[in-house]
Amino acid sequence: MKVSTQAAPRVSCPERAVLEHLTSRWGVLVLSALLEGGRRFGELRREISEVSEIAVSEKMLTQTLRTLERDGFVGRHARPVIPPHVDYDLTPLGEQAARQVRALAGWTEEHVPQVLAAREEYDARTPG
Amino acid sequence: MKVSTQAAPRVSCPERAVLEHLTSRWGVLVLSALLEGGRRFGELRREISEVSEIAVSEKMLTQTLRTLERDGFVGRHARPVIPPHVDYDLTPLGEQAARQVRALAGWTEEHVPQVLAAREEYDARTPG
DNA sequence: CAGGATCCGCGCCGATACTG
DNA sequence: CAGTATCGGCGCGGATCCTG
Repeated sequence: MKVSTQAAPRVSCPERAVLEHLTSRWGVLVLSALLEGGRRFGELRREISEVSEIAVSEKMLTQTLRTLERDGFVGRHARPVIPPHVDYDLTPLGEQAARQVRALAGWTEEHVPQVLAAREEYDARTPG
Repeated sequence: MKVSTQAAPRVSCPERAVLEHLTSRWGVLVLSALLEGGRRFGELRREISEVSEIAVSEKMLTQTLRTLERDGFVGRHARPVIPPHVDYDLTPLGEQAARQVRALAGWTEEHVPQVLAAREEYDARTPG
């Protein structure tokens, strides 16, 4: 049993930790998806796995959502029915954050070709 | 001996890899520093260690700079003198990237207090 | 001064099994 | 359906030593 669930690995300052949560592998995708509206756990999982071409494990999705919820970016709404329904959405703070993240992710996506070209040029020049 | 220097750990798609480079612990600080002008290796090291309150090892700074250089974000200019002088600066592409990263990092920094407050509220409500 | 090489511990994250 | 618990590999990154 661990004392702390998600304490401080190597990230000491809180700013770095928050940035890490926002730009984490699944964090980016979760925020992006939720920017288009609230989603249920399963929907989120399927949608993300579809976009990223790689399946997100339940564990990681849960962990990501918990972290973002704790930071105040994501709201969790469980409805006590059988079977369980849990909806997630962005808080006002989370929506601001998601837009920033989207801006960076969007820019990155657009410029991937340039980066790839730069790498080829670098690799062609460096070993020789 | 490793075959690949910095190949693909778990990041398959290139977009994720680039995002990882840009938002990596030291990547953010390097881009931020270089946004204010070119710097030498040692200056960069001292400046970053000062801002982050945690020293960056030579290894990690080198690795970060190499990765960003290969991606076409950072320019490296070595002058063949004794002792060696190496200047780093942002390429036009890197400057665009750095501004996106700064926007996100700046937003994060400003809202850290709100996040901390959200965490306290979460922690107070969750165990009970 | 700038960095290459190597060792190695710690924590991330995927896989698997189980529950309300 | 939406999680929780546990185990284990492996890669990130810090420490240290060495070089042009």
